[in-house]
Amino acid sequence: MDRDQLLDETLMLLPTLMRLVERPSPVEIGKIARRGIPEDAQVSPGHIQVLIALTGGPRSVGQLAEELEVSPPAATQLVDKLAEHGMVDRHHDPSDGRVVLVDYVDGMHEVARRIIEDRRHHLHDAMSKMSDKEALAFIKGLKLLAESFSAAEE
Amino acid sequence: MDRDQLLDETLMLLPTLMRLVERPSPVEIGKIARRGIPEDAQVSPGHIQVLIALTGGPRSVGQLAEELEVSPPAATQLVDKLAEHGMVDRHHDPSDGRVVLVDYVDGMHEVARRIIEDRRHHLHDAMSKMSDKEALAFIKGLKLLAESFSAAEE
DNA sequence: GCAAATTATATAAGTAACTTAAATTTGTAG
DNA sequence: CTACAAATTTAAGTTACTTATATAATTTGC
Repeated sequence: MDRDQLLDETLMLLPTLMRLVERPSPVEIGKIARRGIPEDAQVSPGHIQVLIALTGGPRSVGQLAEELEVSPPAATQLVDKLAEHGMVDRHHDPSDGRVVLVDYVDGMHEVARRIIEDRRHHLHDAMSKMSDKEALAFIKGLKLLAESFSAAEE
Repeated sequence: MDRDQLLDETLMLLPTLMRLVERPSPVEIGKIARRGIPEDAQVSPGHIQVLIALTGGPRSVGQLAEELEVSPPAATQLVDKLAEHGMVDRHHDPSDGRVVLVDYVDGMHEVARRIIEDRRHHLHDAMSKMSDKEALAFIKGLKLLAESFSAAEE
C-alpha cells in the first residue's frame, strides 16, 4: 500500500474537515432555537464539549480547561457564553472559595442532551457507513493523531 | 460494540484534535526558517494545503479556493502570505487576464517539499502505529465525516 | 496569626483564519 | 459599444483562541 499517498490525502483532508466541523450549520442552530434557547445562539464544537463534560456532573472551570485542552481563559469564555444562553450556572465551591463550579441550570440537562444529540447525528450518519472494525480504527487514528500533535508541543 | 460511546468519544476528541492541528509547532517553524524562509514565518495547515496543491502544477486562485473548500478571499489571503515569504508567485493567465495563476517561485519547489515533509512527519508518526487496514479505515472515516458535514451545509 | 507565595478564575488586549459584501479589472455577447 | 458576467481583491466584521495581567481565596512558614 502506498503510505505516502495516504499521508498526502490526509494532509489535504484534515484542514478541510476542520473548517467544516468548526462551522455550525444554520439548520442545527435553528433546531436548537425551536427547542428553547435563544434564536441567535451559536453553539460551537467547544460548547458541545463543555455540555458533554457536564453530563458527568459539575466541573470547575479549570477541570473544563484541562479536559478540552484549552487555556483557562478560553474555558471561562465558553462558560460565559453558555451562561448567557441560560444553559449553565456558576457557583462557588463551598469547600474552596477560589473554585467556580459549573453545572447545568435546572431543567437544562434535557435541552443539552438534545443539542448534543443533534451534533451527534452528523457523526452517526458518517459512522453508520463504517463496520465496527473500521469505526474502532477511525477512533484509534484520531487518538494517535492527537497524541502525536500533542507530544510535538512538549 | 457500543456505538454511542464511540460517538461521544469522537465528539470530545475532534475539537481538541482540531485545535492541536491548527497550532503550528514552534519547532516546525524553526526548522523551516533554517531552510531558507524568513524566521517569523507561520505556516498554517491552509498554507500547507496550498503548497501540496501546487505540486500538481500552477493553480488559479479560484481553483485553490475550490480545492480547499474556502471562499475566494480566503484563498487570496493564503496566497498573499506565501508570496510575502517568497514561496509563490502570481502571474496573469495569458489566455484570460482575469485569472491569476499561482506557482512556486523558481527554486522554491524543493523548499516546499521539505516544509510539506516536515508536516507529514507528524502524521507519519501517528500512522506508523496503524496497520494498513486501520490506516485505510481512518482515511475512509475522515472522508465520510467531511462528506457528512459538507452535505449538512447544502 | 500574619506576611508571602500559590492557586483558581477573570479581564484585557492581541492574533489568525475565516466569513460576507462591495469594488475592480477583464472578458463576452447582443 | 454597452451591459452583463466572471475572477480576484479589498474592506469590514466575527470567532475562537492566545498571553499577560489583575483579583480574590487559600496555604505555608515562621
